[in-house]
Amino acid sequence: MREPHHPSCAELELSDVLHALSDPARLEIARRLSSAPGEEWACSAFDLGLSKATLSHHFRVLREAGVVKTRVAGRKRLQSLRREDLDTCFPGLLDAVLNGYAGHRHAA
Amino acid sequence: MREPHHPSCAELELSDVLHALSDPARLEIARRLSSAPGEEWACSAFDLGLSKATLSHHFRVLREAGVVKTRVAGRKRLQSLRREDLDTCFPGLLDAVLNGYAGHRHAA
DNA sequence: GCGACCCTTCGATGGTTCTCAAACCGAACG
DNA sequence: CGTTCGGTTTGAGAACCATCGAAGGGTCGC
Repeated sequence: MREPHHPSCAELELSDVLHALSDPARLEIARRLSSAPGEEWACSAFDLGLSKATLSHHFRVLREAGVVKTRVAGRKRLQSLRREDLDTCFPGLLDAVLNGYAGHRHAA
Repeated sequence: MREPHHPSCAELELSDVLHALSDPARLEIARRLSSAPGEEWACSAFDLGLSKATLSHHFRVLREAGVVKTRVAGRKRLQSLRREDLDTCFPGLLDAVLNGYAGHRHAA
């Protein structure tokens, strides 16, 4: 299967990134991806209590916002954080978001 | 008129803050508020090409997310950024968002 | 009081989003 | 080949959101 489209650095929009991360499920995905830098995760590795269709939707939102890179490997899609690109375009944003979340997790 | 409700620091949710800032109009409001720290702006000072009903809606979203404080002064509502609270709860977030925006403004 | 002023709320509308089950599709495995 | 395995796409429903005009509600100036 063809690689899905990824926006270039210059195409990244702050609004899109913020919107992508404003959903709790997607925030959690980003948080997990960031916990193992450089590593790649299959979609099925995320057990968030959502159907695979919904999960696929969230990954698309993250990908189109430029938060996540999807690599096709056999019949799997391997996801990784686009940390360098994000740090370049929006310095400090990712750290602030991931820190804020970890240190500010409510019982919910 | 009664002061509107403002969430306490402990009640701030990262998702809500990100969602509030993910709308271009609200991002612009936050950007303008940050440009004059400590100052207070009347709602009517924001000419974004939106109706006052819409503007009022955006201010409510920002207020309920904890981004903005609304003070009633006579027949005006004076808005200010809750920078200290945000910096305490989500260190670096506001700076990253506002920097990212200023340094990443597309012709649009 | 009366109007002007500033903003909020209401009601409506059109668009977007989240969610799922079902169908689909390419890759791998037998 | 046929099947299974990972994900995507589609179709649909419910919920949410941005937006506006119109109506409402305090407050100030006269």
